[in-house]
Amino acid sequence: MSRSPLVSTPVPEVDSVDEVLALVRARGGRATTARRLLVQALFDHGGHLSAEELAAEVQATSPDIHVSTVYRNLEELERLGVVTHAHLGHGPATFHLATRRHGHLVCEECGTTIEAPLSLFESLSKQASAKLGFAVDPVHSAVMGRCRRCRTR
Amino acid sequence: MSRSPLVSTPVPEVDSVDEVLALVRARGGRATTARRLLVQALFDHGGHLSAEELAAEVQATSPDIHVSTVYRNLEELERLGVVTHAHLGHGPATFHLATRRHGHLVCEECGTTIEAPLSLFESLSKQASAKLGFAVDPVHSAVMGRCRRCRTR
DNA sequence: TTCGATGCAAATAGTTTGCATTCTA
DNA sequence: TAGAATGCAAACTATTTGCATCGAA
Repeated sequence: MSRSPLVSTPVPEVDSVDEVLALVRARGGRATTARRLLVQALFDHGGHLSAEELAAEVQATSPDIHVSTVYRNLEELERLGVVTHAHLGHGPATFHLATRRHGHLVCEECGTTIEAPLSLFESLSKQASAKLGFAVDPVHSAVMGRCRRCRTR
Repeated sequence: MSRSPLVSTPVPEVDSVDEVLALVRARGGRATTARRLLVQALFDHGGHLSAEELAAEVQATSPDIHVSTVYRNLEELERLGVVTHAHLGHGPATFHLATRRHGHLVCEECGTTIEAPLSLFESLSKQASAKLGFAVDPVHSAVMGRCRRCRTR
């Protein structure tokens, strides 16, 4: 039995801000205010926050933390495997904790993002792997379409 | 039997540059040099060309056709249903003729785009529709992952 | 000869980078 | 106090828009 592409990326077990910061320190990094607030924001809001929105969140407490700092920290947290981003069609990338693994369905009409359980991607993953040798990563993906409300409207 | 979301968008039957331009004229539009060259480029290269690349293509013949003109024309052709675009992760959007309907698999590592037959998306479409009321549009979607070469490398 | 289309420049959104300064460990 | 991280400004990429001019019908 081969390893499923659905579980190909091992995600560190982190359930709290402090655990993430411990991970950061273990790598030689430092626990700064910006870092702590960013991680807190990621824990507070489940997902689908853009860098800009996360910056706003963080700035509510610490007004002069810059967006570029948020970007740099998100990059770092992604390297640590704590954070994941997804590109959702037109708009900016969105970020969430890597533990909250799900796919993304994005409505072309109203822009709403729906979290999709990974099970929806199973058949696609199997076929893509078998026929094309391609290992699907549903977490980074955005599947466009039309949401229920916009369909019936 | 309900209408499948996979065939929800009717695509005009256009097999040549002139047919597209006729469509444009029928709508009160004009057959300009820029338009003709752009449509030609779309017919020549199957797909996955960004606006920038299409501009370069067109500029090989007519050097001072501007990118903004290409964007405006792509928008217009999309309104006519002749052209489709897809967002492929990080990079720019890519455009192709709407008759060439396919999904997109994008390698996160090397950036290669693979055309995927719509059949791969059938199970995902059915489940998304049944469970979430969401009509998947595989043509506009990019599914991220890892291609065969990068996996085995 | 009209009005749709173009060229150009400038605006915009999202993201990245260089550099001097600050602050954690 | 060394070096990691930050703030700020500026660069960069992809795309859109305003406006005067041009050209297809």
